[in-house]
Amino acid sequence: MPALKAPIEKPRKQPVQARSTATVEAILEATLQVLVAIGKERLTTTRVAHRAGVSVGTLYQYFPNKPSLLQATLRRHLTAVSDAVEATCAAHRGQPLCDMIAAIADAFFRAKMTHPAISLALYSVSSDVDGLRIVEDLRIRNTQALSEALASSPEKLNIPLDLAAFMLQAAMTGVSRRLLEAKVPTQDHEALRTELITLLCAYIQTHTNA
Amino acid sequence: MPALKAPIEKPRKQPVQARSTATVEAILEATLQVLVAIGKERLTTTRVAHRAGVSVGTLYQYFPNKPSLLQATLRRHLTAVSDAVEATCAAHRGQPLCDMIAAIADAFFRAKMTHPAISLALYSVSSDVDGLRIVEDLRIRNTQALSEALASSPEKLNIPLDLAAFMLQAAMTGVSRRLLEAKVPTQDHEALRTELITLLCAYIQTHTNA
DNA sequence: TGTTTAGATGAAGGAAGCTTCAGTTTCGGA
DNA sequence: TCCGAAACTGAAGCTTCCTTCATCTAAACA
Repeated sequence: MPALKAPIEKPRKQPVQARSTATVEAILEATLQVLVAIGKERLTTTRVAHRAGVSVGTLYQYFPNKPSLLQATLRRHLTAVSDAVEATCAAHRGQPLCDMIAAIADAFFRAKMTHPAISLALYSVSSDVDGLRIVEDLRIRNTQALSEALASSPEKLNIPLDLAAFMLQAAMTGVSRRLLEAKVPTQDHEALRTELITLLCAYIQTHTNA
Repeated sequence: MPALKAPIEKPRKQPVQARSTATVEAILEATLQVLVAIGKERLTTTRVAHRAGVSVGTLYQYFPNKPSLLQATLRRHLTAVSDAVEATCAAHRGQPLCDMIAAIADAFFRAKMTHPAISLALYSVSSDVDGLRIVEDLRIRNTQALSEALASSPEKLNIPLDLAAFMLQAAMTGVSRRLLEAKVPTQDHEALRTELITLLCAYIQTHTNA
């Protein structure tokens, strides 16, 4: 990985025709595949292009450099996770806290665990200085949505909502990440998902005024 | 970062004289400093050597390649954190669960948060394929110690101890990592540390047979 | 059908930085 | 004091791979 002084996302050609839209899509998909297959360290732009069935030159028409390619791939994946969580937050407004949290944790867990290898491979990308920015942006939006969901519940919390949201999200990501990094077999995921919900609900209930 | 096919830790010269022991120490320290200052992407072996006040050649007498250097640095730091946690586990055997957990969380938190920049910088190293091995090794040992501590308490849990230990550790690392990555100001750490303990105790108490 | 624009190609330039090794200096013991 | 071993040096070789650009092909449109 080269260093990055200049802004990462220099403007490049935007896909106009259907053909090029498909190309961009193929490149992003190929990036993910190569990442999962051989890891960030051995991922080269040539390899990605080859896998996508295009030439390197084509790749560089849509992505100004290698980091921007990885960034875009990361953003695409995280946005999907984020959207799933936000949708669930919106769908469960006004419900009892525990039900709401269970649903949200469930959505998050599902989004992360459906393709463990992908989530795992992307961790190495998100640790980059530039990757962190994306991660943080989305997490902030997510915490926000979670906060609002908590506010909509009839039960009231005796701590700031954003603090509660922060803790809940930190716990969720902590558990899922540990699960992935420890390569816990899929059959055990269900038990851990349940435990996660227990954990979150236990926490939130200690902050509920009876 | 170059790819790594061969085993990472090829044997190299072991320090014999006091002089070289100091050199190795200086190199590891320099690695950490460079890492914090400019990040993994821009860290070069030459730069590290220069910062350590030695030549590159010297560096390569003790570390077979760049990844092994980063690995050693990571291991050194994580071992310290791990040791702190294990010592606390041992010191609080037989105590009530909540006291024990509070002490452990405290030790972990303190170890991680004393030098936020260092912990943060090392995350990028630990995401490497080879870094993950170290992280996992230590976490397993840690979970083990935590498990045993839980077992020593007079209060009994109604779930497997290793499951509880897994969850506790996942939550701890999740919260502290989020704290660091979100660059939460130091003055807010205390409040979050308290919340973390609340979270952990709430969880463990739902699994305590009254 | 001819022209213009979008899209694609891939060999080659070039920069970066890891690693080596032949030579030099320092240390410790006899 | 002297010698062998340990430690240190740093210029340069070498590899890897990112990125460009001159050129070619396909599509849209009049």
